[in-house]
Amino acid sequence: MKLTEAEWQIMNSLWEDWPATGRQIADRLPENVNWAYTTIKTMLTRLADKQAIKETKKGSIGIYEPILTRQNARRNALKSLANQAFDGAFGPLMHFLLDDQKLTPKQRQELIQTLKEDTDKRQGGKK
Amino acid sequence: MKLTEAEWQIMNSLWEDWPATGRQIADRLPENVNWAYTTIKTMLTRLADKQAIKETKKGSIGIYEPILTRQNARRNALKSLANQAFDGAFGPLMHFLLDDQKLTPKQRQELIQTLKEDTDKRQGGKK
DNA sequence: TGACTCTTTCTACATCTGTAGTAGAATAAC
DNA sequence: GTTATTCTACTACAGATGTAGAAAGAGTCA
Repeated sequence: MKLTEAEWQIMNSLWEDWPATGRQIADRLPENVNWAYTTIKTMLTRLADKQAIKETKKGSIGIYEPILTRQNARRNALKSLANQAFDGAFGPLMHFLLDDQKLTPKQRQELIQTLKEDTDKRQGGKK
Repeated sequence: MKLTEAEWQIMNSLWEDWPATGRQIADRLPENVNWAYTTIKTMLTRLADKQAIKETKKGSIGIYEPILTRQNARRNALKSLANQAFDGAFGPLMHFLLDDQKLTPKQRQELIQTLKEDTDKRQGGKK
């Protein structure tokens, strides 16, 4: 399951809180996204077609909820990226993230912090 | 500069060794990619149009070389992914990579190894 | 100098994506 | 009830993408 850029916007909005109506989804989109309401409905229909979300009706109003989880979507996206740009391996991807000179010191610091925590947590107990 | 999936294939092949002719690029594509030679040429033309590569002529034969570096392409791709799927931050992305239960223990081990090395290297000297 | 074999350049075309308008049905507001 | 507002279902359409064929030029081997 592969999402397009526009679809990510919709899904991000839906994941934030659901079930939700088209209107609610629309209202939660970032301000810089100025889509006509019908555009959003089109996206919702397409997402339902590809089984990323489910639509049910309350009266004549559509209520949406995700089928594809955020976690799975993220996993898929990372997998695609790894395949396409990093020979399919996560290691090099990670390596790249860390090595990339264009990260600000702050970002770098943040990352290192995160991974230390994670590493500790995983090896936790072993102290 | 955003590459499509097909364009990544071509670029990956070109980055492997360049300058290269269309034929050489074609020969280096993975076996599972069975494109007609003209398809590859079309991609090359489009990549040249968007300034990802440069074409020069040796006689009537086109010789290609990358303008967009692999590093930059990777950086752009990661940035897009972070924006679209991780609220624009690398930290959560990294976090996700580490936490994701679907990684095999081997992959996880590999990552942790990489991280440790990187962290050590960066904080190196400081012992 | 043909007969082949590549290559290049153009053109084509189905799908997918982004984006939205229209018209009619449903709801809400007087 | 009549009007204004909101939704839904359908249709549309341009540009991006994947994929390649046809025709004509160039190289090459007998």
